[in-house]
Amino acid sequence: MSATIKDVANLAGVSFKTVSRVINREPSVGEALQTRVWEAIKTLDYQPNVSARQLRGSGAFIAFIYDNPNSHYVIDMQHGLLDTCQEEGFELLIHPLDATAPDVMADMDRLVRNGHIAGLVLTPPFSENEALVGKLRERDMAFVRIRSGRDSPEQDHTSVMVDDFTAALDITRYLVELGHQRIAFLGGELEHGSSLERQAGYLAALSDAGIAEDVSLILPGEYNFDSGSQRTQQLLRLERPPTAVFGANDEIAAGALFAARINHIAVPQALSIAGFEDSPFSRQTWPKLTTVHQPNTEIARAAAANLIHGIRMARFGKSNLDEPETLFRPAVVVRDSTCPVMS
Amino acid sequence: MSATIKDVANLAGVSFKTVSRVINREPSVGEALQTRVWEAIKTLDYQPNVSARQLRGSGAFIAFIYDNPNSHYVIDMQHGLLDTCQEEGFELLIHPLDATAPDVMADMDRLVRNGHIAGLVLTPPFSENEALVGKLRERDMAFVRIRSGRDSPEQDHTSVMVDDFTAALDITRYLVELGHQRIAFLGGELEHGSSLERQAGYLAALSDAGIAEDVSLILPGEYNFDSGSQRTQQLLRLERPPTAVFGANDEIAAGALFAARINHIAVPQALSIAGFEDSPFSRQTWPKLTTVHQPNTEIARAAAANLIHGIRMARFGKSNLDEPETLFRPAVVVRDSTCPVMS
DNA sequence: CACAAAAATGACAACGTTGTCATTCTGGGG
DNA sequence: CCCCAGAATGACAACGTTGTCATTTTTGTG
Repeated sequence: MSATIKDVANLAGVSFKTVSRVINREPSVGEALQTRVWEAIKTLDYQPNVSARQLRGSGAFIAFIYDNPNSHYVIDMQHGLLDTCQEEGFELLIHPLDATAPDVMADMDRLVRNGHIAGLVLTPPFSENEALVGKLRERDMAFVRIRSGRDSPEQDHTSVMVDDFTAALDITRYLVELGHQRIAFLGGELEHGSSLERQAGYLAALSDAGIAEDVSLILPGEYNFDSGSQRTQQLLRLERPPTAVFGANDEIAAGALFAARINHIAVPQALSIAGFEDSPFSRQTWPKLTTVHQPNTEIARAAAANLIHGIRMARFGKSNLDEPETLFRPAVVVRDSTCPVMS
Repeated sequence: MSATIKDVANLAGVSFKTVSRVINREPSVGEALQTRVWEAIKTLDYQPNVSARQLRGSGAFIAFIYDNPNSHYVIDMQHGLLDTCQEEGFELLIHPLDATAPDVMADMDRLVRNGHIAGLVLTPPFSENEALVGKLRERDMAFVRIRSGRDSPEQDHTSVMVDDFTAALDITRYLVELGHQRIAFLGGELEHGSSLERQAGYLAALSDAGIAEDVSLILPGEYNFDSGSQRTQQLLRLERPPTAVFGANDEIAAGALFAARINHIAVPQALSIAGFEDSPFSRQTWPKLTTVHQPNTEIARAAAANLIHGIRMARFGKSNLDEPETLFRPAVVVRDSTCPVMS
């Protein structure tokens, strides 16, 4: 069996409470003792029992809350969170939740009350639900939100922002530089901040280039393959169809690719298609998708670091973590689904 | 603060130990009491404290061990496990591990010794690592293996089998029925039992149909897109190329599709392509992939049920779970990437 | 109907840690 | 040299649950 705090205490010749103090870096332990205790800890390869600390103490679990059908997104996030949690001595609990269920709040409440959970990692749409965030604040629950935004409020570690606006601007600008004037935008669900930001970036790039906005080319919809495919078919029936399509995520873009294919439209020669996110499958389509790389694993790592930082600040007034990153800007990745306009 | 087991006991008018028994589905509680207790639990919205259970008990955590780059597979498994764990009152811990690391065993050891873990869910390649399984048996660690196999040893709840052999046989037979005689097989890693089984099924179907095995059409490789693509290019350079390709998973098949495309080979007219697994992206290729549907979420649910069944049998000598399913046979899903041979 | 065996229920300790408070040291001022 | 304040250390309860074993109730048998 694994060594306990008492084994360490015996070996160091002190009371187990003193060991507890050393582990928790409480200020009132003499230096000589500290050294003895750390040595004993090392000798026995002692690791504090998470559950026991949890029980009496204030929590060592972090819950990952999501409602997202995109496996790649979830897995990448999860792996990033797992990385940081493991380094910092927290355990990760996975909590997929139905964002549309009437009792989301109750569900969340139960989570918070129940398990001595130290903090929550919220992804969209939860991270954009202000009512929910308000409730969490009221309950003094630590959390971090991963969401869309252009900059991060100073000293606020409760949000990790992804600059969808600038990324969308960048990729749209890239299409403009290829000579495209009629560029369609296929958005995601309107409730998603990310879709709004991406659309805003798209519009900003057009406006920068002096291209007038054409409402027939801006179609709202859903973040999935079928929605992308249907809307692209609709675009292709237009009197003056677009020469480029920017899908607000890779699935939409893959749908666009599919629609072009069944309509015998050559991609990219007759229609350039760009995506957003750089999912693995953007490299497995034909042609391979030009897209914007969103570093989900790193974003998640940073989110966990921010959360843990916040938890430590609240508990001890200080944190041993460096100020973690809070703003990410996805970068354009050019592949084969885009080319200069031919006309 | 959240209700505790004692609050529930008071409300139901029983000892708190009885409530504990009810929560843990121990077999020896009278029906009347069970009902009373469940009602009280519901009334108070009681949630057991995970840490406390963990501390004293023999573990309420189940660890999901995997090393698999396929997000869809992992997520589907995870959701299935989560379902059953939640129903049965266990928490799921996610443990991606590097199967090729030299210290896998040590890693596993730490998990088992340290964390009061009740059981392990092993997916390939861990589930096929007999040395590891032996070690776990030695340590009396409960586990369930999800793996490839044609039937399940009777009364053994430590394996959930997926009948890759018969599924591969079915889909190969389907290709044969379409008139294909030259059918290539693109396998996965040789260490994976699933690849061997799928190849065996493929060979059995050929043999049933009286088609001679052609070694130039059977190419070992990896379970990924690039490997599928490269091998297909190789096949297309053959003097007598195949009229159909069976990829041992959907990624390989997607790679085959890609290779056909860049070589201007029409799919399915000039080349039929079949996959295996029915990942979401098999519906997002063009043409959509004919494949074999592997019900990963259900398999995972069954695996968790079997594991928990085993844990309860070991703890209490019986289990309230019905004998869970232990054998799954994936079924052919015909889509657009296959058609009768034209020649 | 008596009695044993089995099933159901309960009382209480124990898990490994942190919080609280008590006790023991140390050093400086009188 | 004594006393006291403050720092360092320790003893012990408490957290919410499950394991163990004792006790009560039910069931089955002759």
